Amino acid sequence: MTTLKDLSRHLGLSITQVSRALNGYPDVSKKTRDRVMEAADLLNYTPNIAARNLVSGRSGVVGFISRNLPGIAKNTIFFETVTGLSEAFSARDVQFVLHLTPETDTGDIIPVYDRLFRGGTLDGFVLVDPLPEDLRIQHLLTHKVPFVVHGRGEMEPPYPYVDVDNRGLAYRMASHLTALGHRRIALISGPEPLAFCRFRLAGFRRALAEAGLEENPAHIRHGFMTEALGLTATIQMFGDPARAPTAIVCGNTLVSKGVYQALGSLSLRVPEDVSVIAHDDAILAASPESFAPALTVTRSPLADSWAPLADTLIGAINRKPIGTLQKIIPFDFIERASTAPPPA
Amino acid sequence: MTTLKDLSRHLGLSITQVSRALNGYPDVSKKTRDRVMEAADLLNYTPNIAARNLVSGRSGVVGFISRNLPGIAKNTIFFETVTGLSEAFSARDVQFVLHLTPETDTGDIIPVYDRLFRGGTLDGFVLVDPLPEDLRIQHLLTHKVPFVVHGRGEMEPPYPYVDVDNRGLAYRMASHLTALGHRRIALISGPEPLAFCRFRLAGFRRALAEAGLEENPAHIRHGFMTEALGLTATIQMFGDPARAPTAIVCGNTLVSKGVYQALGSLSLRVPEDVSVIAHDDAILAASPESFAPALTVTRSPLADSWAPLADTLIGAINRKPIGTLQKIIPFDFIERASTAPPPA
DNA sequence: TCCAGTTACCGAAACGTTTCGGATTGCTTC
DNA sequence: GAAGCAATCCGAAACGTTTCGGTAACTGGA
Repeated sequence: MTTLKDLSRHLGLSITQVSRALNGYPDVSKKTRDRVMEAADLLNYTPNIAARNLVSGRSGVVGFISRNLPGIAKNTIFFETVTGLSEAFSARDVQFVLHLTPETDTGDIIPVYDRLFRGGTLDGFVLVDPLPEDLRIQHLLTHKVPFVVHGRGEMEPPYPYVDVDNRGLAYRMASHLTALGHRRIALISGPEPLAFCRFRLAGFRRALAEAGLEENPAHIRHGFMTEALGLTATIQMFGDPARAPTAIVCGNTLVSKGVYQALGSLSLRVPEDVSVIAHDDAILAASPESFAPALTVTRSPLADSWAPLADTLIGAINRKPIGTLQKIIPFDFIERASTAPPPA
Repeated sequence: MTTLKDLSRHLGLSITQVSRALNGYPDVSKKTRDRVMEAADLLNYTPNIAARNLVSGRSGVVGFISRNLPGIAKNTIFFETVTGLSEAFSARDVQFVLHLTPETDTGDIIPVYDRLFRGGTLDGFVLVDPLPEDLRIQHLLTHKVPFVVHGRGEMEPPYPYVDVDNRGLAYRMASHLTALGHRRIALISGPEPLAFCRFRLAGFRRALAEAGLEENPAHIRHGFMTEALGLTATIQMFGDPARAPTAIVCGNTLVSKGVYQALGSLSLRVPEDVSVIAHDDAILAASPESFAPALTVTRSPLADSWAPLADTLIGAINRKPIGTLQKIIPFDFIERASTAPPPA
């Protein structure tokens, strides 16, 4: 291992000046900078990061903490998140560690964050799936630990986050349907306590309210967004055909796949009898083009979040002002063949 | 952040003695050790790992490097590996970082290992899916970088590995069939260049040779171990019924699922017409009990490898002798209903 | 000639820990 | 009363980097 001392001896310069040359300080002449660079290259110099960490008080490592739940290996979204973040941080020369606690460990997860932050093992954290009042967020905020949240909880006090525009896309989907003349619109969304569902529900409600429509609780369903949810929810909503919806807003394309199946088995046509619209996060197997008829969607690839998340966390670690650390990922609206005016 | 200096001041002891008390050195009296522990607890002391790393020359971080290939999110085995290793290392207070290079980056992967090891970013690596002559292994060996391999390549010179007993289990499966009287036995295994397939093939061959059987190249198939492989390979092997096998050894249970399907569509019964046997790594959706008839298997859960892999890598980092760093995971043989003597 | 300003450089401290070599005490033993 | 020995303790160096506060040499203007 070559060190700065080796380089300085080899060049007849002080350690200080070599360090400053390598780090691009202005008070180094062009000539010596070139000499230093060349020598560093020749002697194969790599800065020792432990030493750098010691003086900077940073570790250059960020973490993602989760419990190792049984089904975790089948959770494609989780995996996509891990690989996406991993690649994004690698590209920024930050180490990304996945910290899984055993599923048998039923204790509180907050001490894990504490233990890893104190002593400087980790510089910050990525959190996903926040609850509206998330204890982890409360805790990290009060202890001034840098973090970034994928998706938002309640917003007071403000904290760093990156989120798809959940309120906006739900509003867009629902208002597209109201504009077509629908008056009974259903929503099949994700697990109720999660913040992103709250936001989507809020956007959905605003569109209904603006169109002067009453909300029907029987037409709102929450649950894990799978094909099965779409299928069972649809079947149930059409139990009483007189009160059944004429349009369905789906949390993702997988849900709408189940909806298509249910409608097919009820001999109802899309879009003549029922319009279907979904949000496409471009991550699941169910691609909206593959539907017959092709699915109208709002589109916002989850994969667009990884780079902003990495940048935001790095910003939070460097104590950038909060204003620069809150990002909303925009969405596209893509009208295809699954939406039409309601039957007469 | 409380430091050793704070503690020593608070206790009226030297930094040295506090450090030694905390680290369990023998030349500290019981009384002061207790006092130190209590104070450390009181002042919420956590050692600064950057400082510790600087003096120890370690980083406490190990890595797993892979290219972020398109299908990676659907690769359950990869994901199971990542989560399993992550949990195993977390439990040992070692940081585990997943390092994914962009799929667009087509360059050689070896410099990535170099860059991360030099400068002390990472202490060692976990490698999976070794080739028989693996360049990564060659390179890490010559540069004395600690690593552990899951599965083995060629064994000279020896290096640290953890592996299921591939040769043994293939031998066990095949010799079970020869003992039953089968004389035409097929093998449907994994990608040919991978080391584990070579070992399985060797075990398979030995069993055949011991039974005095000729090997039929048409009865040996390699490929990605999916249902589709089992299905197509079986259909092809039964193209000429006179030369068709009477028993099939499958690389995993997913393959045997395809084999069952093919045999069903050929109106052949298991085990009366054809015996089927597989290796069960207890990781895929296809559980051997769920087969009809239930599948005879050798069983060796992949999940049993994570803890030994972590221990072995940590041993390699601590320069333990090579003899303690090579582990073979044993397997069980579970006879169920899918194997019987060949038809008369 | 003197002074101020710029440019290029350097010494030393600091980050928090581990560890080497030695120092101090109190007790036994001859 | 000195020597030997174990039990405790401590000072200081070391790990490799960044950075603060300075110094020296040179420039140009008055």
